[in-house]
Amino acid sequence: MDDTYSLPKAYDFTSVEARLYAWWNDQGYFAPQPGASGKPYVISMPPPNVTGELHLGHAMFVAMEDLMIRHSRMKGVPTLWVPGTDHAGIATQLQVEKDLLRTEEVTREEIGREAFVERTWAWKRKYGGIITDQLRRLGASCDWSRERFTLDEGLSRAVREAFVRLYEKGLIYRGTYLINWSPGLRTAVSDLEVEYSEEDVTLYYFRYPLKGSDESIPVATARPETILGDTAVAVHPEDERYRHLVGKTAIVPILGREIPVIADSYVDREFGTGALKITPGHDPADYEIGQRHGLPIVSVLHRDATMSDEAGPYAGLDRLECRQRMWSDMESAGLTIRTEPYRTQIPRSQRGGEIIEPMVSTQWFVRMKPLAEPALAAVQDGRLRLVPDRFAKIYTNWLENIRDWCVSRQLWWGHRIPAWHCSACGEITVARQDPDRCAHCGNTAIEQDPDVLDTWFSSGLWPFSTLGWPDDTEDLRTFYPTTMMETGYDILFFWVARMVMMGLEFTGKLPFEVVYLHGTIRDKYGRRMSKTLGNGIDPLWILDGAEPATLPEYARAQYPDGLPAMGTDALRLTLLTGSTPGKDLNLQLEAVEANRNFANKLWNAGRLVLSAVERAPAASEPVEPTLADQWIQARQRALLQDVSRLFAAYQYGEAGRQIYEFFWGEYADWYLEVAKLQLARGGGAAHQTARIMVEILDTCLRLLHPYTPYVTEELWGRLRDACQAHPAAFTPSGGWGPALIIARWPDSVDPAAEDAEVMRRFDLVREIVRSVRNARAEKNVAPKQRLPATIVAAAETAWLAEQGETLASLARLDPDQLSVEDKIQHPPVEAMPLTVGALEVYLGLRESIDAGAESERLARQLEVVESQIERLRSLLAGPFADRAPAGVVAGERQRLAQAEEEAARLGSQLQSLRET
RNA sequence: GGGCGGUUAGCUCAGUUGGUUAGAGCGUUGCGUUGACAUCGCAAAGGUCGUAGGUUCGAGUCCUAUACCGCCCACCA
Repeated sequence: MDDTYSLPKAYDFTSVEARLYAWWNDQGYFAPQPGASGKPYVISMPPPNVTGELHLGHAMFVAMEDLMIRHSRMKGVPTLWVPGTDHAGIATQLQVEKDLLRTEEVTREEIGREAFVERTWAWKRKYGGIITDQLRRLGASCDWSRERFTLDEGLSRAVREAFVRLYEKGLIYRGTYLINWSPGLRTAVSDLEVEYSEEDVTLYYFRYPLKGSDESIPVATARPETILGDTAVAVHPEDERYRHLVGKTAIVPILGREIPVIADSYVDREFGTGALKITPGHDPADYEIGQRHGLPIVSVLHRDATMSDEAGPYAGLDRLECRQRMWSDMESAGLTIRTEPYRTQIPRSQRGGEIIEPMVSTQWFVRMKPLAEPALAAVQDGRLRLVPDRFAKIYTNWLENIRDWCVSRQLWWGHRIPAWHCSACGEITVARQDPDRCAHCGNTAIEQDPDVLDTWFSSGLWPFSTLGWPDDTEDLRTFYPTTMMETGYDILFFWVARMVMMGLEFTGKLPFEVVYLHGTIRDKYGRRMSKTLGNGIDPLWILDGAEPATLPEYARAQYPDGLPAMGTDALRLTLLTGSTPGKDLNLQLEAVEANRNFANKLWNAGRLVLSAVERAPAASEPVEPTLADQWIQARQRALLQDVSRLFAAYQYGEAGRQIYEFFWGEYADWYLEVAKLQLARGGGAAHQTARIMVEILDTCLRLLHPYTPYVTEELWGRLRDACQAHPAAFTPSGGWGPALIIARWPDSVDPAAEDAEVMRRFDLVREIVRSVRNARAEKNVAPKQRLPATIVAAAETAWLAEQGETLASLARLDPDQLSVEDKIQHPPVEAMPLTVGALEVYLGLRESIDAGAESERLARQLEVVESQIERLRSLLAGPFADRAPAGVVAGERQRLAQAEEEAARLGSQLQSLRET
């Protein structure tokens, strides 16, 4: 064996990834395969925003979905993954506005709507491709010929169709209500886009003066500026303190406006002063009370959150400044009581974090209850499955309490609402085609509503709009409904629930069968990755490496010389095997390194197998499979069963970990080591060994392909070529083909009858080897030194005698001084006795044994075994024996027998040691 | 206020239906460079599975309570 290996010693992913991706794509493997038949497997990719920043969340969904897609494709099922991008209204508009301000120092208002939208399209054309290129780098095997963008003509048509249908059904309405207003963005946002953060504020206590009375009502508020918009003071109807005041008139401080004192049982008598000021124009609870009592609404805020004319002397001030001024003016007027620190929930914008102001405004809404009901039923009766299923409860809870969805946004970037206002009759015309006159009065003085739709409105149509809906296209008929919706649990309400509702409404079908929710990727300390924290890890750093300066503090401490490039496979394997469904993942860069090492291990095992194939003799006389051969095949059968079961249960991470362990811990560490010996025998033995090496490696590559597509494809091609070049044309049971990406997925097979016995025997071999290695390490025996040994094997002698060469090689024993006996008269002098289950191994050490130390070691071992015996005896003496299943009891009996035998051997070894 | 998740080795985490001695990666310790791989090999140390009860022949796994951490939902000013 002195010829050289043609492959480099280390796997170099940089020379592989781009080439293979382009090749797969060019070969058309990403599109549904022409030969495939059966029910298609389809995933709609969650469209990333065109804002173009790749983050680990993208890497996560690509890894998960590509795994599912590649697995399905290998199963021979027609498989389609539809990619695309989202226009992401607010996010993109903000980016372009910022860019505009920076480069040309103009605002969007200054350049006007048309120019701004054009500018945003240009921006999208320029940057929209970046994100898809990065998805390609992650190995996403999606069908790019079907790529879509939410503002495409086709999808825009779908949006308009959906809007019109809902409007015609009365499920979309326009109205004036209290909504969440984002003053900085100058747009309404939905309830979901508001996040509440607990903050320290001040609670202000003051007196509400009453008209024609010296009495006043004490009231507490966190927002004194809203006093200006009060239209009532409310008390609890049964509150003795205030009951007599109900029906009286209160005077709004500073403004002197007269408002009623009302009774409403919403008021909590225990809280604050037990009296509540009512500002229907700026507080959701007050709004509802106002509705109940028919109170007028006073809006004291402008759209930019400065005070309106209703604020009288404070008009034009910012609300926070107004708060201060107002309070000090009230102090001067003697109306204040006191202030105290207070902790409460402040509504903030999900995007940007500014304070959201509840305001009354005219907006478009989707009536949700009728849409929610069928979506709710689908999960409750099990037609739609959520993984992990605990999310079903969260989903249900949300849908049961759903409120109408404010879908209009005062933005420019997005789907313009297809509604036209007539200036003649004031009516609204909603139409699929742009109308040229009012549908009600025929007047041509109509103008389109300036608002655009919430980005999530178009996202809700994604699974079918991307396939051609509302047209009855071939794709829609073939690939809809889709199969799997894989996404982060953080957008369960934003996206998943809305797709379910819209899908049922517009297509009458559930848009997918299963929702698989993955977790959030966090830093190694479990913190959310964020720009402000500066703890984010860019996936591209992991793929390509990164200079120390670009890394966050904690990563730089760990990698002072910078992060090494580790490749796509390493990142994907980390994300896939490091996570369980629905759970957040704290990303450790060391884990990525470990997985890069795994790819390298694969590569090198591949090199060994390749060389074995290259050198394998052409077929000769048939040879019996060895114990190791049988063992690795038995183990593989067990693995295939487990993997099959785990995939069926969506336990992709656990499946990956098991394949990893099998490949490294069993195939590479044990089988390949034995295989080297068998290869050295030459002839039929070498031939057969090479064949089995190929068979198992081939299976591993297939199983691993969805996890680490690049290294597996690269190796598999080389393996195939080498095997086909061999005179015997080694062929794995799955057969060869043009590419691993379309090779057959290994099916689960039943274990053979003798598998259990084979595994037991080889496990015993491994135990013997480990014991000897352990003893050698303990005694500091030079690695090269071959030791004599006698194995006393009783019942196991017959088959174990055949393992001499294997044992000798793995445990570095001297094959010429190795014997396997069924019993022994006198233990060899100067031999170290080892007990391996029911076996004894006498290991000949050149140096004489330190009897004292040996006795101690044996005594310690004996102690462990004896305590085990004691435990087992009492267990078997108790009710266990007749209550537990027979098989389990028998197992424990056998264990006890073994332990007793082992104790006996240890005892006699101790005895003889003391005698010498 | 309601709901959910977590608590397992120094760190980050697995552990599928209850059943031998609870696993992995990283880290730690010792040994090792001739043929797959130092991105490696061999060996070792390290765990009362948050706490308290309960069910069971048997509990990391099921039930109840509880502590701490995190998340989601919710109109107490």
